[in-house]
Amino acid sequence: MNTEGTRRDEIIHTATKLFKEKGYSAVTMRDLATAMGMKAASLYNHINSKQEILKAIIISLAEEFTQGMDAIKKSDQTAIEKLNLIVELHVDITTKNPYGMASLNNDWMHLEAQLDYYLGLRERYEQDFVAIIKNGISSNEIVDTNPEVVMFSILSTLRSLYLWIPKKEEINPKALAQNLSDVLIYGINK
Amino acid sequence: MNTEGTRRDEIIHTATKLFKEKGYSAVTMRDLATAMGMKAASLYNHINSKQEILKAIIISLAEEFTQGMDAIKKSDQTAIEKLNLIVELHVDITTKNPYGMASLNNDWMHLEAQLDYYLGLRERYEQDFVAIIKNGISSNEIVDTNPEVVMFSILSTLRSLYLWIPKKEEINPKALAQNLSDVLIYGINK
DNA sequence: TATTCTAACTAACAAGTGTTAGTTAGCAGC
DNA sequence: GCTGCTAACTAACACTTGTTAGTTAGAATA
Repeated sequence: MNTEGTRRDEIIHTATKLFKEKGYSAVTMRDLATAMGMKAASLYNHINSKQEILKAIIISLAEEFTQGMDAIKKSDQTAIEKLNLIVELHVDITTKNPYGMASLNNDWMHLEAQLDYYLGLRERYEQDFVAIIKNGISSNEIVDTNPEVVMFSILSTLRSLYLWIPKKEEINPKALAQNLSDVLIYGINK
Repeated sequence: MNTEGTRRDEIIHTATKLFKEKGYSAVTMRDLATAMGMKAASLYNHINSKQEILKAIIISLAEEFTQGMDAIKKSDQTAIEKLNLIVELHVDITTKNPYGMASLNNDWMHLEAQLDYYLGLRERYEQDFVAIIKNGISSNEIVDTNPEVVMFSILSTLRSLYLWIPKKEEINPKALAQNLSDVLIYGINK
């Protein structure tokens, strides 16, 4: 009964790559079928709709971020250390699935039934993030600037990692996360 | 002889907003016509194709960045000061046309005839950027880390500004640029 | 051997796509 | 009052879209 679900997974995997290159709307079921070496109609033996593929890509990633943030939030760490963990979380997830991150970033607006759910997760994530920064300012760990500018600046970099990680396979995730944390937290001024 | 070109400009302006919300591929000429209060066929009295609209949005912005970078490159400033000017360049252009920046970031792959030209401009921009960072490392102004990580981290933030600026109309461009420069260059550690 | 499951196929549909052709109403300049 | 321009219109085109229905060949199960 499709317990390993290989064929469906292959389709989603192939779709993820195509969506990254052209975006969800520009990829047709015939494009996807050709990339899979089959006819468009045959895809429907494995998936129910194009929408469902997008949902499978985006929602699982969004939930992974939510779980990661929950763990970091609860952990007994300094604010700076929590920021380090957030950087690691993004590097880890993006390294495992860089193409999927493209859809998460650029195609979320084409979620239909799951759009509100996704937006809720995203808002919660950002609220948790900014709360960590505010705590760091209160505890004198972080410089007293606009906390949203700080979050925006860090999160923009982390959200763009998917564009960059595939080009840099020689760098290992731990080293990249450390390098990024240093730049983001301590700046680049000597 | 259409010297002010108002109608065409209005169409491009409206298209820019729609492209930002749904992406180029998901916006139909009928969507655009409805937003303009006319029928799809009527658009063609003013523009030649959907492609042409995308080109008008993206290429002019890309050229503005190129010109800005050329001026900064030639200027007689320290590396850190040049980075400040780059931040200002992005904040200025994005403040003037935040919606267009969405297309520049997300829809450039749907340029057809102009794709190579665009990619050339982008590559040149990034080369100039990384050269400034390398000079700053050589001159001992900038900490000796991977220059591409530094560029990537700054550029990601600047490229994402379009998502953020429209929500923050109370902040003036100069102040935002200063705030961003501080965070990006000096970090957030106290 | 007979049956069911898997995963592909062909053929087709209704709706939507960008775009063209030809028309029309209003207005400016001669 | 005629001419030509602007900017809209209706109608239609050829093609593409996601998706469904029904079929088939081969492998696994009974």
